[in-house]
Amino acid sequence: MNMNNGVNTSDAPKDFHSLRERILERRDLFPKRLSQVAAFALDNPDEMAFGTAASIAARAHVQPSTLVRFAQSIGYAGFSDLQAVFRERLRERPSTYDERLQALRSDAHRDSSAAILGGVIAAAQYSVESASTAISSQAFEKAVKALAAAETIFLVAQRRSFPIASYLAYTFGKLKVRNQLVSSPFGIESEQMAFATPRDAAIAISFSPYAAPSMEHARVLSQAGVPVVSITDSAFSPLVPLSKHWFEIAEADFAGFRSLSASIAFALALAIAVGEERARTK
Amino acid sequence: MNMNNGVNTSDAPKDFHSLRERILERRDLFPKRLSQVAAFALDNPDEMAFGTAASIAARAHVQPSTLVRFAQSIGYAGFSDLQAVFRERLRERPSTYDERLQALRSDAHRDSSAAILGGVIAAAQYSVESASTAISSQAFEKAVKALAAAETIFLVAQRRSFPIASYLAYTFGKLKVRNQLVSSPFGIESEQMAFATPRDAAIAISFSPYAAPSMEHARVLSQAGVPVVSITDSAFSPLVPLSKHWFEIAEADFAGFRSLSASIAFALALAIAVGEERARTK
DNA sequence: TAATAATTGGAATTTTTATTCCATTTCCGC
DNA sequence: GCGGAAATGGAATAAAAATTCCAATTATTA
Repeated sequence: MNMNNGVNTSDAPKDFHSLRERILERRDLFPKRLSQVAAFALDNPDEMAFGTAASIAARAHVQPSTLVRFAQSIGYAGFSDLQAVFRERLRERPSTYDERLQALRSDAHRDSSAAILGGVIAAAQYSVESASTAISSQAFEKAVKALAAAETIFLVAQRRSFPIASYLAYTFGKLKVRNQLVSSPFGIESEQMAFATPRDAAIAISFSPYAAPSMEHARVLSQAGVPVVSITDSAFSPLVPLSKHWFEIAEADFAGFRSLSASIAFALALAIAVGEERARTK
Repeated sequence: MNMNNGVNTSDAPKDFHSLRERILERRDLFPKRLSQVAAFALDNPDEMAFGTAASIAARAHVQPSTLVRFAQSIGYAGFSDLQAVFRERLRERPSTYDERLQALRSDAHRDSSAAILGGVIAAAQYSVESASTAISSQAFEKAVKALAAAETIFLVAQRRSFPIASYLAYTFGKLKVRNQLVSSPFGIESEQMAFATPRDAAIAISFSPYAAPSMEHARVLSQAGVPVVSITDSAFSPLVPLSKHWFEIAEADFAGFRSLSASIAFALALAIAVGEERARTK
């Protein structure tokens, strides 16, 4: 590949995303060593940002001059300009959710679908990050012990929370933890719950606006002496007074839509931990 | 302040956190220009990481040599060593998933439930972050347009992917987008799909190991001329050849369990974008 | 207020780092 | 397998950056 292979300096990508796409679309046009650099660059963007030409070259098993050629083949004047893009990427990473949404709004792709994708993903990232700090390990451990001791775990959820319950049902199933999804197309939920005893346990999931049937199911189980572990979005949730253990998961919203990313991660952790606890104590 | 004011090179802080504390506890001992540098450094850590001695000095209104003196007064050999700490900070920020798991394993809470929670959440964070860079905006826009043009959107998913489909069904419902979850306790999936025409569309979701019924449903729809949008985990997924549009979502795993956090965020974005596109074009 | 020590500015120097250039190798069409 | 073009390695060179050093300034103390 010639240094001036239809590429002039003016069209060098200015931001990381377009650089990435540029590299990907030329993936097969690069000669051997340049492909090597391309792969290394996309796999180790941090290294590209911080390393020196020599250190990066060594780690990518090429010569420093190859890095310069690579940069030039994309349209940059030299390696330094290429590296600047990788540095910008780290610099621009806006820390807070608000800043990121702000950035999306001011962007060129105003009301494009891409903006929605970016916004929802930013909200999800923010939610998961919040969850990582908000949940108390002690509370989690206690809830896990309670659930691990149960004979059958009843799963209560409707509407928006239902995907989480179905995911729990699937995961518990794989872990051989007996469970019962309290939900049926036949309206036999009451009959399903009639088998519950205080030696069982329940996981109830509900977010505002709290679905009436979920509340009703949680109340029935709670009154039957079944310990209830709740996943909800506020300390004032009507689930809280019915619960022995409860967790608040605050999902960020985008344009009024709340993601489930943090809740579903939490649910998975809960299921795995219960499975582990069973394996350990049995 | 003397260059060797009770400070020797060996006790220079190795990580950003202790550097920060060191600077704060000496806040009042620094002479004028060095205080200036201290304040600038803590206020602009990114600048400290990326800038050159000259550029940082200019922005902090001091001489480059002052930066070197500042670094030495804290115990570093020179400015470069100080800067290395600021760079490490950025490098470690979204510390890679592997490192984080490593940290969890070596932690005090070995095989406690809290470690599982931390690990799963780390995996979720990593997955969502990957998704934010991996998905092409153009592909997303195209898929949205295709789905927005459909009369009915068929949703195909089984087992682990089912929660995503049920979430899509719920969200599309709220957005008044007609949809049909191809799944039934009565085994009438074929009959459900019999109504599909090329003016409809489908979303198929399947991750390795690809559930046979999902593949079969996707095949039937595809052969009926229904445009299929797939969400899967590899370019080699059997869904890909059946799809008009496809997206690869790489979920990180923890102890062999894959989260759904990124997929569910993507699904939500897709649903909202389709709703928006409809609102715009109708 | 004079003497001394600490601090600072800025140019000179050294070190590090990127880039260029050219000889050698590899690839490709014939 | 031959000839030319493209690609590569690596040393030589240029550029950039950090560091040092010393004179000038500013604080400190008697």
